[in-house]
Amino acid sequence: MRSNKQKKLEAKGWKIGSASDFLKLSPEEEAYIELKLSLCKTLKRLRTKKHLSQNDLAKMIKSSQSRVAKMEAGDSSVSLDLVIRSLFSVGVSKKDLAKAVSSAT
Amino acid sequence: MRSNKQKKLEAKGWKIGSASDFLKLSPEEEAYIELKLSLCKTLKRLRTKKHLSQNDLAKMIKSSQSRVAKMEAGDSSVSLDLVIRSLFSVGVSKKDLAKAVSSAT
DNA sequence: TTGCAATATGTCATATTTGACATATACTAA
DNA sequence: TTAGTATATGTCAAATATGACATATTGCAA
Repeated sequence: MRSNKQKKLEAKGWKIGSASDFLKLSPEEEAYIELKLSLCKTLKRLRTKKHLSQNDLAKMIKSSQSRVAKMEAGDSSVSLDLVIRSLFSVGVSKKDLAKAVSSAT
Repeated sequence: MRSNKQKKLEAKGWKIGSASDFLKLSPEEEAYIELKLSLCKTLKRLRTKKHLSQNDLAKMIKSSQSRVAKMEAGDSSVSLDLVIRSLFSVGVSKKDLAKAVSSAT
């Protein structure tokens, strides 16, 4: 079972290459990353639930498939803004949003 | 009493200068702006509650007073990323966050 | 297998967001 | 009034996020 810390490491591009595996995140950074990953997961869940391909979603938000893939992977190059805009585009409910926020570990 | 539409207009820099006062926002854009404004309001509320000046908060997040002011004003030049990072820095609770999300009109 | 659609990954020029700064305005207290 | 502190607003070069693209990989049906 992967630890939460490793999960955060896997947010591609974050602190990778730092000398230590025990990357020190401030509580704020940690909360931010957890929230982001939670929302990315929600996005993927809602997209597949709606039977949309990454390409479909990309067109809806006037972006590209590769960016959608990066979003869903929690890539550090993607902003929360884009993730949240995308969530609204797939019709996320306030309830689902709030749940994703609350459940961010 | 200001209308919701006006409130959104006041999100400085958004669509101002367009020919019409009746700016057409897609439901997604609308939801995004409402969420942002809701979080900006929450930030200001929590900051003042903690008796922090904008300068204090700016130092905490390694930014500047002017950017904090813009954040709290809901300026369109400020990203949700920064607002949310700031919220975490002032110690927002998951509950407060979820509430701000849910209550976004 | 082969073929095709979906997804992942890397790069890059352009667009947006950034902190910093100057300066204006608002609000108290002396 | 004056002085001091807080907040607002405008600008800009530097930093970061962006869509687009090429290409790799996966998964699944024929």
